[in-house]
Amino acid sequence: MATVTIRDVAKRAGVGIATVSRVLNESPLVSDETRHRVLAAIAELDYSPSAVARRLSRGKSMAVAVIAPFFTRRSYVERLQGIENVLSTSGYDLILYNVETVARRDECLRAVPRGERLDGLLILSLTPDDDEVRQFAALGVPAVLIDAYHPALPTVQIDDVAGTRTAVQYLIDLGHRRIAYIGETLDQNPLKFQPINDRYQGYRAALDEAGIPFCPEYHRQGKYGWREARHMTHELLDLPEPPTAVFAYSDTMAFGVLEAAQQRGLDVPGQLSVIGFDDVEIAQYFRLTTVRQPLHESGARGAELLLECMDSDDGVASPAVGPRHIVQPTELVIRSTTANVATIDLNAEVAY
Amino acid sequence: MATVTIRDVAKRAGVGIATVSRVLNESPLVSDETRHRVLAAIAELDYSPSAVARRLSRGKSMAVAVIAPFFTRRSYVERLQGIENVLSTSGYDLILYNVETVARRDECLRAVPRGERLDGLLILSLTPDDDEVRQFAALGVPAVLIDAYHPALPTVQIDDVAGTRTAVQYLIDLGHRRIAYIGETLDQNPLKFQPINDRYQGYRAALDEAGIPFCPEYHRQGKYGWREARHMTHELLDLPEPPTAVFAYSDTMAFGVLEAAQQRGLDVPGQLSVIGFDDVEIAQYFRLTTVRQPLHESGARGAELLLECMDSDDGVASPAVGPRHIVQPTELVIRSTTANVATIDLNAEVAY
DNA sequence: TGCCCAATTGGAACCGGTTCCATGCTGCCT
DNA sequence: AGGCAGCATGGAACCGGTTCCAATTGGGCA
Repeated sequence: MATVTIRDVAKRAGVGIATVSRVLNESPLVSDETRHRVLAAIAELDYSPSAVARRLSRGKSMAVAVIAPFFTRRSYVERLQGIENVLSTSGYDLILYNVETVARRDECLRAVPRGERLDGLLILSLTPDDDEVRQFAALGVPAVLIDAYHPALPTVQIDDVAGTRTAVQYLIDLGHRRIAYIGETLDQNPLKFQPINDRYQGYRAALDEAGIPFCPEYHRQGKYGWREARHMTHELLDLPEPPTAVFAYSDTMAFGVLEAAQQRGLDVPGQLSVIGFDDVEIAQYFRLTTVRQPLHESGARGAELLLECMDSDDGVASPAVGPRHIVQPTELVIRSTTANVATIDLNAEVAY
Repeated sequence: MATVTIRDVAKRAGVGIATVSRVLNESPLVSDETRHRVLAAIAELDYSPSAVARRLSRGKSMAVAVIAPFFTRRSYVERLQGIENVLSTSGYDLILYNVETVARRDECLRAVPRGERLDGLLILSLTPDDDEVRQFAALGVPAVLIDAYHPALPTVQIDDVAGTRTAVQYLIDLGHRRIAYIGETLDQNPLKFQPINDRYQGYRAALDEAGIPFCPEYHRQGKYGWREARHMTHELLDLPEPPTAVFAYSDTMAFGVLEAAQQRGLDVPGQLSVIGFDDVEIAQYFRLTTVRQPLHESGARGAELLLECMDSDDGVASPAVGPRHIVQPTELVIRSTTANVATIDLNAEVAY
């Protein structure tokens, strides 16, 4: 119970505290004989050094904070896994901060890096403003952004515009002209997720390039979640001229689209094509055509980048080259929820 | 950049460091006038106290470690969310340790509580042995178990045996006699998850009670995951006398059962009844009949219990009453994957 | 044999807070 | 007017490590 300290060990081994410290830190400046005596004393006393004290005197805390919005969403869980995998082999602890509101976002971005309790910051999908970035620098805390961008910070991203454009382009190539977009609310995007804008832009761009006029009715936005997506899909299908294809902002929302189609006895992909985004693990189950982004790897790369920054003590990786901006590739994974537009799609026989 | 310390603030405000500390800790022993001067100095210098130093001198680290196996599985994510919700309002940091191997399990359970970097331990699904529990006590680190049991520690659990028995009982009541069990491997259960044994026992118990002989062929075990479950289901359906109902160890595995059925054009629940376990969020999507356990709440309750333990400085909640063992209720949620056993089930027409 | 250098080692300062204890001061009571 | 209580405050020790620096010792070389 009474905590045994380095001084107890020193006394027991009949050496000075500095020597014990050397043994603990595997300094070569200790004779074998002394080392063994110290190790014996450590074993006998069942001593383990206080990480806190070590942190204070070393000025390093051996911990990394991960700030993630809605970490329960599948895409974040997979990224988190990538981060954890890298961190767990590096000796750094992973401190998790979940963000679901703007207030909490501000609190995390401002308060968390203070107090020198962490050596690095990994931020998912949230974009710090210039003030906050300045503060990171002032505090000497290296930060890496995943799925977000800031010119002064290393980032790991994908090209959401291009990924979406490719997907919608594919639908167009299949002959679709009435293509809907179901996404998270664009207008009120309190946490300012960049993909919300970018994917919508990619959709518009693909339409433009093909000379297909944008139809506001086909653009639906609502809360994240399959239930909401299902609801929006029903609205879409109630239109006098319903779409023949739907691009969904995320796989999760695509599942809602699939369910709505099923509820109406619409054949997918015969009567409705559906594309998602992310390629989360269960997308394969649904045979969902989707835009794959390397979720797990984005987390891993981000964590690696951060480790680099923390090693180079200037706090910025790749000296004098400025922060690295990594753009990972996306890939259209074609499964079974997309097909050529039906030539005759009016005699939709209701199965149930 | 140069870190500003409490001494800088003291100098700036023209007071002693003790006074600054008092202001920081909202001690009433400071005059209003002095307090304001100090606060002004803090603001001017943009000072923020070092959490590490505070931890060292106070002996509290304001952090809780959460040790979770396979934290990416949906059931753990939901529990984690419950934990996070409670912890984030309490001022404690959440340090996440993911466990996927026995080696890592041992490392986490032994090394993590050392080093006084945390005030409490929340362990999911892993059962520490007596030595480890003794060490927690010796180190003065309160620990709470979620989805696991140890007599000396507070625990939050469900009754897996009863939950499963109720589910299988329900299948029996529907007239099923050929009831299969698809689960995680019983024999090699390296992390010793208790539900793996308990749910199987519940299955056997329900069979016994109804006087239905256990058929080893109907008991399939394999790795966790819907792909593996799908495979096992196909084996089951290839039997000369295939089961008419399947109890799956988890919802995720139940999804694999559903897929196998779909691949064969078997109508669920017309020709095959399926029950899962957990009631993860997406189970509703599949209209899966399942045994609901309060995942989110189990995390929240566990975290609350831990906070109680940490407050009462003897490290054990509810003084002199011994550790609390909370058993949360399970509930059979009947949706659309279960039905009366088909009276004629041989002319299964293959749809595709 | 004497000297210098390298290898070991111990002491003490330091990291940045908290807190015990002593001190100065004011004000009230007798 | 003297004394004491009590508030407000500053100094210094302390938490448990790391690390600089000085000291001791032994061996090699001139």
